[in-house]
Amino acid sequence: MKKEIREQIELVLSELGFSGIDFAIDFPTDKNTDADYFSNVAMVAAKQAGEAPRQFAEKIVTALEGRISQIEKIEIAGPGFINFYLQREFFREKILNVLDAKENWGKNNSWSNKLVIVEYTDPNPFKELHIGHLVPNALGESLARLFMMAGANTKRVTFQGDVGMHVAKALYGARQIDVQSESITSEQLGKAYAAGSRAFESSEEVAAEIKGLNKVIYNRSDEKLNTLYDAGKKVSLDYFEEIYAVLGSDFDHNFFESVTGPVGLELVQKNIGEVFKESRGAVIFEGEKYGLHTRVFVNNEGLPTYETKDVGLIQCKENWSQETVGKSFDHAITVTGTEQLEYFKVTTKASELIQPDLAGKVELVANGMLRLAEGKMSSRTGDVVRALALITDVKEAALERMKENNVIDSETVAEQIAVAAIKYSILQIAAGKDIVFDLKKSISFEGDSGPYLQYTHARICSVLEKAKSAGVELSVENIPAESYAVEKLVQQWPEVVEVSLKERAPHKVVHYLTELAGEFNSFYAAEKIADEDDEYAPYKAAVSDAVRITLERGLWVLGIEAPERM
RNA sequence: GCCCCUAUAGUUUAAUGGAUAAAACGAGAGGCUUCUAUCCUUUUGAUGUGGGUUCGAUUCCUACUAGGGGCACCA
Repeated sequence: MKKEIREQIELVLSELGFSGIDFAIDFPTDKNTDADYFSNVAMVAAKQAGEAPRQFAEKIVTALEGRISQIEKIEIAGPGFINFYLQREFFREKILNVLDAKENWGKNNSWSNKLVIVEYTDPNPFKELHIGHLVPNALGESLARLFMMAGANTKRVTFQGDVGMHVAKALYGARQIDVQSESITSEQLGKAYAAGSRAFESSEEVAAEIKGLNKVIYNRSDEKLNTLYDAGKKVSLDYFEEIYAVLGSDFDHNFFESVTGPVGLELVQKNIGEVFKESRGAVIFEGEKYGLHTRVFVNNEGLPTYETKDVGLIQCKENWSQETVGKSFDHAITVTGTEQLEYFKVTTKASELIQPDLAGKVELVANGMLRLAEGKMSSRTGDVVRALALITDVKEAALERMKENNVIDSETVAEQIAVAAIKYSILQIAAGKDIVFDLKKSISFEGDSGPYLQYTHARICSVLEKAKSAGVELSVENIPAESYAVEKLVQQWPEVVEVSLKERAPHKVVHYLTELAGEFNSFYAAEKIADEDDEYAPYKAAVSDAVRITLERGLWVLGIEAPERM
């Protein structure tokens, strides 16, 4: 509908002799109008027209008369907004569309036939997967699903630092606290890393020793160390898989720094002189030429730094796409912390110079840092909140809450509620902004929260069951004269999907769903649905079902399960 | 020192340059013999400071203040 209105306004503008006017058509956020769409076109164009906005709006409205189907009326309001009111029939048809579309409701084809790689979570083996990783995980998973909604062939991948100084520190620490290859656990690795980090800072000698160890790890020149390394890496990866399963992320591929490093190294070495420069025994990229800063790509030990591994990663993604899909990827998104924004500009610039055809398809989506409302976190000191521990805590609270509800398989549902609570608190905030995470609040399910959305969904499932047993059959035949407010929200879903993807803004989905759930709950409080004596009950049930489908789809986009009972 | 990001009710967050800045939590008042009260109704309360651009600024520019991040061999 938005498109139809836009087309007609553009037509009118050109007939009036105007072009290149950048105007908006959107849902009003203003509480004083119940219009379905508004446009600011008259205000934007008023200057060019040399007329007062309201006056110019009159002209547009007159010209639009009868040109857009299913428009009830058009009004001019405030400083010159043009408000569009849709016919009752439009909303009835929408409800029918939703019921027909089911799981396809809200899909579009803006990315169909495109291969999109989304890289996110990126925990490092030998380190703990802590609650900080939940942010890029939630964001990346949601972006991947938005791309799927747009018809993209979407691949989920991670990039894991299986070599590098942190590994050397962890293995040094592992030897110190006497970790055995045969019995190694993920908890031990966390402690080993903390011990190694402390040791690294304790003296120059130890630091030098750990640097030496780093090289040995790269070269795999020590049999005994290799055994410990392989065992540690496997334990880490198995542990990550366990968490991904709980979070609902199913990755297609893990890229490892041990693999992308050599690939990047070759690319960098090939371009020494033109792009990179040798300096003080290292290979650097002088970012100052481009308004950036200098970064080291190969250290004076001849080892690739993260920069080079990242350059190699782009090439590896391309190779992997060719091998598994048989074509070049169309777009690659990396979700990573805002602290890497500056860094990323440098590697992107270097990448543009040595692999221009790939660099242009790479995009960084930054996620904010998760800060605890109380206390600080650091994997360096071993003072972290493990992701799994948080999920378990929230799950306990959910189980407590569900005690009297007689839910079958309450363990599974409680876990779904826990993940919902955590993901919601992350995704409700615009991507890139830091998140203040309050442990106490995360186990409170009142108000705007993941469990609130799930609850609304479960409530609809329940009332629809009641309606069915009361003999109320869903129907859109007999409808009340006025649309329910919730009907108007339901029809916005496809446009919310489009905007959220375009702006890489899953938080818009969160806010939309929260509004939808709130509006439904008001509807629920005011209207009896499972009432066989109410002539509109079949339509109310149909509307409820449309809301249920929309909530289920919306939660899916957020990577949140929608249980039918809770 | 240089560069980047952020600043909105007591708190946590929304708002492509537009209408009386929107929610939730908290605090106050109501609502289950009636479809799941993890709910609903209602009251309360905010754009860091000073300039500028604009018919119109939370949004753009600028200075300041405060916080965070980055700046050569960590990832």
